[in-house]
Amino acid sequence: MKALSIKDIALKAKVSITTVSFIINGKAKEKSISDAVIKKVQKIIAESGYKPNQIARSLRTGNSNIIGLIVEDISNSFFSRIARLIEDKAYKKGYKIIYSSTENSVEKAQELITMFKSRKVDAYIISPIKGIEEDIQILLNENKPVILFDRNLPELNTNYVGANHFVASHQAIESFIKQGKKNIALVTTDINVQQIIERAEGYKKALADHAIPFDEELLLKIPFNQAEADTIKQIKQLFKNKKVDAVLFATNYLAISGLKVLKELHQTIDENFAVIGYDDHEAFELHTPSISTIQQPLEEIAETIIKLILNQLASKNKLPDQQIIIPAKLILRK
Amino acid sequence: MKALSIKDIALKAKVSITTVSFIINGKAKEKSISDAVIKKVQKIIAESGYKPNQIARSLRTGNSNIIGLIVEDISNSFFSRIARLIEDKAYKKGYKIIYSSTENSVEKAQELITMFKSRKVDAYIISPIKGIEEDIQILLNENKPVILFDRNLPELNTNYVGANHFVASHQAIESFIKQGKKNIALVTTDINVQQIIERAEGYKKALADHAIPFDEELLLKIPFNQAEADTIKQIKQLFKNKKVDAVLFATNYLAISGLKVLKELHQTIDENFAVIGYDDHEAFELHTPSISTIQQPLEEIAETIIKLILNQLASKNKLPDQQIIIPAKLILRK
DNA sequence: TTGATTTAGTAAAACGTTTTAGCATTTTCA
DNA sequence: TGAAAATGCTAAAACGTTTTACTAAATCAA
Repeated sequence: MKALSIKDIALKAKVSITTVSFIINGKAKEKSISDAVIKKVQKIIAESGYKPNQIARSLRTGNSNIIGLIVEDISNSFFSRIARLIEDKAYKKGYKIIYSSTENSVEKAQELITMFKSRKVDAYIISPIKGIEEDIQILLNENKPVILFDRNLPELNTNYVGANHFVASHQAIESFIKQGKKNIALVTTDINVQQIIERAEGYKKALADHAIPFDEELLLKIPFNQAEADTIKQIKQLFKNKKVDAVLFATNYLAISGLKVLKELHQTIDENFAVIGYDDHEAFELHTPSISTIQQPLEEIAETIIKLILNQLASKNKLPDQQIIIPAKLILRK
Repeated sequence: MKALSIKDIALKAKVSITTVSFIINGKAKEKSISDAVIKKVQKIIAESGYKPNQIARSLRTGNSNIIGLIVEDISNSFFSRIARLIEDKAYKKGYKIIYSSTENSVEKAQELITMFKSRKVDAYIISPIKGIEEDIQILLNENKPVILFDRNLPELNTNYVGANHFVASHQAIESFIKQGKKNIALVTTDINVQQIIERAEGYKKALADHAIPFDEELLLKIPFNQAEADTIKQIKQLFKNKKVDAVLFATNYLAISGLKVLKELHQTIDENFAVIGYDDHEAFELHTPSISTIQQPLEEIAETIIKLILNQLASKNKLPDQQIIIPAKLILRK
């Protein structure tokens, strides 16, 4: 039961392979194939259920109608939600998405790029990680469209779509200050990516703007790939050792861990203790009380990414790079 | 700057393409290529950074080292967590995963199967949906390994890995009954898949076992693809119209919506009102009070799926189908 | 009427691999 | 010693498409 090939169709229709190919690819008119032949071949294709072998097609044309999406971790709801939106939108334009997680390992990221390259994906959407600049540069040299998102690699000349993390974090801290908070902590991760750095910068700047001295010990950097139990231990230390009356968590999974700690310590979140999370999560709204959060406009980000990609793919020559910064929204809940 | 091909390597090494191919594929010894030549070619490959074109390879061999994973919705944490686990495990064995969401549309599911087929994926992992039995049967006829998970299609003779939903749901309801609950509701979805049906069966059986009459109105079926606002409205109706003292939610997203309703109604969850969710979610543990839940052993499910697939791929002849039912765990929290 | 153009289609090369069949040499061992 | 087996390697076909360059007939313009 081998799959049908274009040859079988040609044979059945008593025309050449070339003719069938032209018809399949909508070039029949242009190549002046008669209506009668077009009809006949189309009928045979429909009846037989023939589907072109995409592998052969890719080998010949060098492209695949597939867009590669590289994220940090598909099980993180921020990424899985964005992936879903991107998938939907790409799908409507006839593109498929392949995704994979880097787990913040340079090595895995490089392997993924290699794999995508050898699969001839047409374009790359990458939430990048420090250390793969060179690999991305190679893609750019080969004229493949590349869109970075969530995190930028400023030394690279390419497209970027992301939220304004500096402003968002600044705004969050200012809202704490307006509530009269003095001992404001930031719990963040130690990964060295722009988006995370910006969040810390926004924190520091807001403190400085309001003449609050920056206390090293209130900025907790959690190692990225460590077990949650250890993270919880570290956060617990922070809350026990220091007087804290407000805390901004720089990622949603850190906020989840942090909320578990607060629950364990019976530290209620009220006028005396404020919390803001980053990247919304179902748990935040549901929490008692609801947790305020910095929300990235996922829909808009996905939309923008796809638009950039499609523009690139449609145009023969390289379009100018774009750096699109979308404001994030502080959602205050109580 | 075209990519290197095996031809370039052969030229540089002054040997034939065949020889290079044998070396790349570890068949050098078997084909009695001398050590000197092997070394030389390997050196050139390493230095040049040559990577075989997977597309060409797939075209020739008919397989791809890619496993297709079809889920209902990658943004649902149950699926994204399982996808991540499967991806990890497959990756370690040299397989890549392509995933895509069906959104519970038969049409989209069929398209995905067609796409995967024309990409020559080596095996399929599918969380299926009623209406694609025929399409899957075709894959089986073509001797492609297929593992269904989460939901079974009993009319199909193939492998299945899933949790014991009937027992789990039965157990959950019994725990309500032991707490003295009498008015036990089930909030489920209207999709017609075995896993969901079993959850309802377990509910009914547990009631019957304890001589509690089944009240049609306490079983709420939410249309699958509807907006969350409507779901919330429906659940609110249930709680307002009927006296309810315990509720089992048949999926995690329904539980999330349900908890939002309870919060809105100021219905606290305490001795007088019990809740159990399905498929754990970060929000459940964090909720005040913590929400009990039926937990599927994700790690074990992923492990089992991959093991089945790899066994199939390793063996030349078709292995007997296996139906593996893994117990789900009721996690009682308070 | 004739040369140019258009119409309707096809043969064959190319994409980059894997694999079969085979060709010299050299080695083995009865 | 000589036939068989092993060693070391390669030419060419095949996978299923797309696309370039071509042919032959029909139509058109002058």
